[in-house]
Amino acid sequence: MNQQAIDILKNHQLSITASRASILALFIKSKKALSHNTIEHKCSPAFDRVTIYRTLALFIEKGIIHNIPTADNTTLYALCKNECTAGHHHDEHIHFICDDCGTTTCLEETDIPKIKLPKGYKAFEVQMVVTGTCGHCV
Amino acid sequence: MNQQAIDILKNHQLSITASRASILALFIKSKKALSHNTIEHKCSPAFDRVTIYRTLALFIEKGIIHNIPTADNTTLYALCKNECTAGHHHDEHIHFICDDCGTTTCLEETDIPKIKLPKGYKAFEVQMVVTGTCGHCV
DNA sequence: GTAACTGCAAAATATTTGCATCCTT
DNA sequence: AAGGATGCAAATATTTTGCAGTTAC
Repeated sequence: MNQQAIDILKNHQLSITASRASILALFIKSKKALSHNTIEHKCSPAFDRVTIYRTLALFIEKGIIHNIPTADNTTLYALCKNECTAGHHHDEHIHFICDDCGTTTCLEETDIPKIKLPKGYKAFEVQMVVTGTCGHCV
Repeated sequence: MNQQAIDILKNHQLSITASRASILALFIKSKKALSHNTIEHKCSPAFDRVTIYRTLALFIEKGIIHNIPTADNTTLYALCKNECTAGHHHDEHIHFICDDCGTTTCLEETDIPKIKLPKGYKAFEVQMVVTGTCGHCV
């Protein structure tokens, strides 16, 4: 079992099970956003679809992963940075979707610029999704 | 039938049918983003679910509406501004989701600030979704 | 040992496809 | 009249729920 995955589970007071460690290890290893389907196919041994749904929901609740709003409304999940805590996400970074390789990554280093909203509006969370070509596909 | 809706259909060389005009009129009247479900319930007389799916797909293809990536991955649609043409969307504006009233609106006036991406990355389209409270819910 | 986790079955929901009929032009 | 649009039925895909057996601590 991936030690890093186990540590993350421990840090969030979650019991360590094969499915959780395995799914988490997949996120750590792939370094990009994954869909439910991808997870289902890349985990070996495979886990029940329902287990994956429940595991992902748990991880989101605990602030371990977050989901990414994509232009075509498929559901993607990616690891959160450390600042995320249960119930409150701080994913103020840019999500980049590459048209060529289809990969969705979180650009942690790139900050989202401040925006000025119309009078009376108050921002709580800001999501930014950029489509284009990534550094590897030029 | 809503004349504005008819004009939009004509401008895109689409035949004018009850469902198309009615769905389009709903967007014009409500001035906010709508889900498939909302459209299904607010149209009277009601249209078949399948017709709504096909109409929305057609409108997106023709650049009449665009879909909005939401944090909870529900599918929302909103009217495009005039610059959109078939096959190529220019929705470089901010989508605002109000936590209080649940309304999603397009802030057409508010420009998305320029961002600087990592070396090698090229942006083609930029989406921005802001969550918070809107002017009406203060 | 006990509470929590998993897998299976099945329900509920969402989306797509095929086809016959109807409507727009 | 002809081609496209609609509605219905049904296939497919996605997500949720209930429950009994299994596992982590």
